[in-house]
Amino acid sequence: MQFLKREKMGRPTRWSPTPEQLMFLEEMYRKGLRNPNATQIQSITCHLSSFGKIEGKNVFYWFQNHKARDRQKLKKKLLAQMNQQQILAQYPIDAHSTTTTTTNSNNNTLFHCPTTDQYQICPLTSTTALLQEGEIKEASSQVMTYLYPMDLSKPADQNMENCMIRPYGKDWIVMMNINPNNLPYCVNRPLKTLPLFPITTTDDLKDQTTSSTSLSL
Amino acid sequence: MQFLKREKMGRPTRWSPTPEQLMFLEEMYRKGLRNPNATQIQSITCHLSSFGKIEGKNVFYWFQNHKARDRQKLKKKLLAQMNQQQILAQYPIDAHSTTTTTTNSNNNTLFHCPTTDQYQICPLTSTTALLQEGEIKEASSQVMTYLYPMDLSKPADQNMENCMIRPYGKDWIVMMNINPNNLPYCVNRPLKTLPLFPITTTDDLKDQTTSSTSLSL
DNA sequence: GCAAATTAATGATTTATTCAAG
DNA sequence: CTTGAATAAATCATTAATTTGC
Repeated sequence: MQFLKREKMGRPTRWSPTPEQLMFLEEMYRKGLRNPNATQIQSITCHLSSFGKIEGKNVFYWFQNHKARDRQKLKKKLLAQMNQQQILAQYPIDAHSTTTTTTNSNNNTLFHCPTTDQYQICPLTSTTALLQEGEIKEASSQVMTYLYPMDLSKPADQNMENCMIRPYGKDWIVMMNINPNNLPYCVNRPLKTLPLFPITTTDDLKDQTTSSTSLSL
Repeated sequence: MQFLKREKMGRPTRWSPTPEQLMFLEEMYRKGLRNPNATQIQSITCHLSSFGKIEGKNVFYWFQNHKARDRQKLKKKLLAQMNQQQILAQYPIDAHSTTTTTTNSNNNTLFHCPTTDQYQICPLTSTTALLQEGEIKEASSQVMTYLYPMDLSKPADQNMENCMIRPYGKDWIVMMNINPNNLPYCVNRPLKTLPLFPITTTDDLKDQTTSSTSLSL
């Protein structure tokens, strides 16, 4: 009954994550997941389907969008800092993989490394410089903490032992819906893929939460 | 045996279209297909699988890339023309959907309309002007012919009558490969989806071929 | 309070850019 | 050098927040 309201006469509506789904996705993201492969998407989808209707593409899009908007928010913030006052950073630049740079009036440049997906604030001319003390340093280091969430770099196979489906690179096949109204609800039963992503939070992770939270003030 | 050479010890190699596959894809493209939906991709994939290994994503990527590179080739050519001599065009501009413009030293501007995916050469200041005679006009009209291939706007359902799978908007589900080595060969049998895209060429279409061919010289 | 009207978030597509196989 | 593959950026479109006038 309540579903009918949402669907509005059979027309497809866009997916809207339930609080549980959102919480789980954000947990995955916070742990460092950025570009989930097909297997991971499938597992996540199956898991989250027990909380409500969801498709693989929803998970896929969620990570795409979340990463992109996280990044643009962060970049905006860093640029604002740079424009507010002079920051001298000490982070070396990976010349090979750096592509996008933005320079402000103080000759500070915001580098973006696409391979590691990290930002680096650097003065334009010198490659090494002193790091300024005080508030800016704190904020800056917080940012850096946030920018290196890492982990999850372990091959997906490690976590997928008890999954029926063997991971195989990033191979996808694109399929259409067979059953329009009742999508990949994943049989609506508790799945054995459920424990693949333990949500146990370590102290280390808690710290990251704190920094990222204080950053977003 | 010959497959083993291609696969090089089980490692996946990238898809390479067979001449038949390529011909068919180009035919579809020439007829105006640009963003095939899931159903269309599936049909095309099934059809082409009788000529060799192919996946839905291959078809998907092929159209993405072909459109993009076709466009950039065309744009490059048009810009070169504009820079070579002055062109006065008479095509009105859709102010709402126009986004990208490129202007040369002669104050001619190349507009790109993303919704209709068309290019328009226009002088910067005046909205209407005389169309110059001669070679440029010919080339220009050829381009325009090429840019309005149209058709295919009929709803996909029309062509999908005898297809087992009902089209449903643009809904996708993203699946992973279960069987890495033997992908969606689509059962390797002649399929009834085969006649969905008749390759019968009308005189009208032949004309388009001529213009686009002469354009790409 | 409450619903119409705006605005902000964010899900979904498309396009551009980049990487790398052949 | 061409082009298949993958990712990132830009854009479109719908939903949720919120503002506003009554």
